[in-house]
Amino acid sequence: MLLISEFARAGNVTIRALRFYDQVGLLSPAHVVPENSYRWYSPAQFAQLNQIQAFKDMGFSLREIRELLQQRLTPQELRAVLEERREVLRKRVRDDAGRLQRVEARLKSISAGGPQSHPTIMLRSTPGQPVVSLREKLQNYDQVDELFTTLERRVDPRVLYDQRGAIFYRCLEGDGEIDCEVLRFLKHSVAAIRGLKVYESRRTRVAFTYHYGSEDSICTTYQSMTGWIAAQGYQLSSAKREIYWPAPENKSKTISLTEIQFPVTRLRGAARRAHQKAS
Amino acid sequence: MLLISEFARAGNVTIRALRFYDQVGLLSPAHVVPENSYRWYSPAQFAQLNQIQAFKDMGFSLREIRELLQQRLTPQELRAVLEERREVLRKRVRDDAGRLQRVEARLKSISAGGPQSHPTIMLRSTPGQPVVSLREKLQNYDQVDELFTTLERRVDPRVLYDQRGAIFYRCLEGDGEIDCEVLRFLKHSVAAIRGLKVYESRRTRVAFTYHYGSEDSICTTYQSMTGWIAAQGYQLSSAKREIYWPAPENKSKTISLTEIQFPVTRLRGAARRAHQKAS
DNA sequence: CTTGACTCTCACGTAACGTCAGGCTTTATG
DNA sequence: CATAAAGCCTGACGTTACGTGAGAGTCAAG
Repeated sequence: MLLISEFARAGNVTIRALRFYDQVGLLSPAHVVPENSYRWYSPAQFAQLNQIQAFKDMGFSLREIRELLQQRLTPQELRAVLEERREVLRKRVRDDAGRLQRVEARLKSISAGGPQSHPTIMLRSTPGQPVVSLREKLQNYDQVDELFTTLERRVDPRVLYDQRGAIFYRCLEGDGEIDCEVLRFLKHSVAAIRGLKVYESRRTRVAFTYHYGSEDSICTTYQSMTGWIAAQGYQLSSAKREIYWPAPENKSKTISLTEIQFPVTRLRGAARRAHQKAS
Repeated sequence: MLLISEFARAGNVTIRALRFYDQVGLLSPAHVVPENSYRWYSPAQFAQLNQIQAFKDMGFSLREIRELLQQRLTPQELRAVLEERREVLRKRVRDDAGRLQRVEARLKSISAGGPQSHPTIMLRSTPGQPVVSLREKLQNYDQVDELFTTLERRVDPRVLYDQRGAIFYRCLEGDGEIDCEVLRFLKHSVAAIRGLKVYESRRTRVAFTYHYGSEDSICTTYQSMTGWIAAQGYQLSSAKREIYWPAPENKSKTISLTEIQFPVTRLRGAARRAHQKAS
């Protein structure tokens, strides 16, 4: 029989860990002296400890290990458990690879970007939510404001959230017209309104960033977004959107915040491989 | 200005997370109503939240993020931080890949092994520790016991741990003799003893397993070990060892526990690549 | 005035131990 | 023989990033 310190040293664990395993019922000493409460371990318990370590090395939690060891499962059951664990680990590796990729992207943008700071671009899913909207073809961007006014005149302002949204199905590129849907987000569903479209917007994966200040420099932000989604292996999947946040009342009205959203999907197949080779 | 629920929904975080960020001083609301303690956020704070999420997506802890944001660091400093983070992530990926490999190895051994259970084989580092030893050439394995007796007659038993160790520089393989060093582990360093070697054993990476019961079936355990280290991409780096644990006194003397250790190193270079291709 | 939706502040739970603090027993030494 | 050192024990708190109530106050609508 071995004292806890001897068992710990020979078993390559700390004394504290052994006490903890005892406490959670994972590995109790072969004998405990009643008066002392000294723990005495038998050499045969190295085998149990070994099992525990093996499962720990495969990333199981102590709770899982305890159940695995208690249940005396058949090779088939064990295989099922291990296959599940394999999937968990593969997912973890994928997730960390993603993080790594984001870090590398940031590093690259520091090296390339020079002095001026690039916007922080990220991915997220927009929630689905009720909206009310109005879509029209416009000749210039000043008309967007008028469109909002038209929309807002027909809706009870109490059911509206503060921010405005716009979807640009077609943007002004020197030549033609703008195809723009302006919308407001609703606190809850409302009945149809004549002349307007009331519907539930869909969950969408978007690359997004914030643009703070005037509209002048928004063009470079658009370019950054376009570059980022290409570099990360995504592609634009539908119309670009903007969310306008009202300026705080105590500040000048010219300083406002715009969130720019580019709906994206992952590049697939051949295009994906070509991209990975390039980067 | 936005209520916490609005800010949370639009920012894609939970209310609880925002309260927590406030609590740890990571992101405090632009305004707090004194009587209410209601938190009000300004749209401009989306940019801060965005930064936080971006760093979180790169695997930084909140504490690190707080310091990163407070310190307003230069691009060079930021790059250093990101490069460090990259190393951390790479290590995590390597560790998880190792776990994955162990799971796969176990799965393979279930598929191949058939009904009888294989021993659990693992890696560890043996600690360096003082030992006293005696090395001789023997004709058969029964003489190992005599060698232990000779050794133990010359040492004060109070400084000895219970388990015995043996290093087999050469094993009996039909033909020749056995080259065997028997040793006992010391509770602390002692002065030299005539006829014996007293030294500090070195830390060594070993593959190890436990063999419980008689010595008869130990041969198959050896074969399992040899197969395992080859399959995992290791190679034997020095003499095999065994550790003998004394049987508990209340049980029959024939049931004892043997730990079998094979010192190993990783295969490198061409051999490594060949192995990876094979598996 | 009630109701429902919203907010607030505690406070506990999570995983796997590390790290004291305080107290008991045994062994070694002056 | 007294004491110091070494081991052992049992709490109890700290760690991360919130989730999940409990209990209480607040706000707008009917």
